[in-house]
Amino acid sequence: MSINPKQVVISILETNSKVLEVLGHALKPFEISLQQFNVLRILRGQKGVAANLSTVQERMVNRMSNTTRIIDKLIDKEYVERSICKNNRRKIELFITEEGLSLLKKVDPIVDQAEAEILQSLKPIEQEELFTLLKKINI
Amino acid sequence: MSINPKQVVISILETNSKVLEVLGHALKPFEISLQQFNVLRILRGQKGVAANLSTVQERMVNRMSNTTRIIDKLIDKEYVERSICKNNRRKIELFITEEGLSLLKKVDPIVDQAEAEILQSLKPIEQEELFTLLKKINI
DNA sequence: ATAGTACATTTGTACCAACAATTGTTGTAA
DNA sequence: TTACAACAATTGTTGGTACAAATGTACTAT
Repeated sequence: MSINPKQVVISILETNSKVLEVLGHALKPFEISLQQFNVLRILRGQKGVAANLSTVQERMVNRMSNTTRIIDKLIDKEYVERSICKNNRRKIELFITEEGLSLLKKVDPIVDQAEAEILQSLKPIEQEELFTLLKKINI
Repeated sequence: MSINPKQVVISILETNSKVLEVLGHALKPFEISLQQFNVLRILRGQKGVAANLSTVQERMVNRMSNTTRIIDKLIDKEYVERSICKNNRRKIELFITEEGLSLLKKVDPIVDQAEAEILQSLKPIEQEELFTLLKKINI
């Protein structure tokens, strides 16, 4: 019997649900959300170069309008520092702190393991196939 | 070059993002959220039989604790009716109204089209492959 | 220099998600 | 009968998502 688009779309939503659940569970002990974790990783990727809000937003999986508030949370926790750009006062400069880096060092292997766990039922070749198919959807 | 789990997981999140965007956009003109739409479809699936909260929750893609509040919204819009079960006063009985049914009749084809649009870059055989792979992840 | 426009971020509002605590109901056991 | 556990739904709280409006800054043309 053939598959209709509705079933495929629902299975995408279900898979996403599972991903969020497993990753959320992995991050829970560190009291950090997936979005906050992603922002931290983006800032680490800057390797010391300041990032501004737009840069961070562009690289986030989910574009959103309130990256400001996520970063507020990270600043509260002292994982991120924010200052105003000297050359262009409209921009802000974001840096990950030492605390932020050391948090990531602890979290990374746990997240890696969670990601592997999510895909455990797929052979490497199947993971590649899945990746290829999803890329086509995302253009 | 080989794919690592992280890339696959990110592509799942991206795909989900796209699905939510396209479906949300399709539902926008009807001023109804995807979750509200799903609850309506579940109630229609009951074919007149009363549903209680737990039944609805079980069938939702995302389990959650505030189905109550989503249903509140649907009741405000007069798409759903709620009453207390006579046999067991702890339970509530949920029904979709005529307005709810006629809304679904309008929305269904638009959502079908949106779902087809999401998968347009995949051939039918690829859609089946994707479905099979995702099912393995969801066990 | 000034007005107008575009840019970068922040804030306001409304809704959804997750978790815990609470309320009210039913059934059961002392 | 009363106390207690289990159940079903609701409410409170915190955090994330999406959209629109507002704020402050920089640039451009006149």
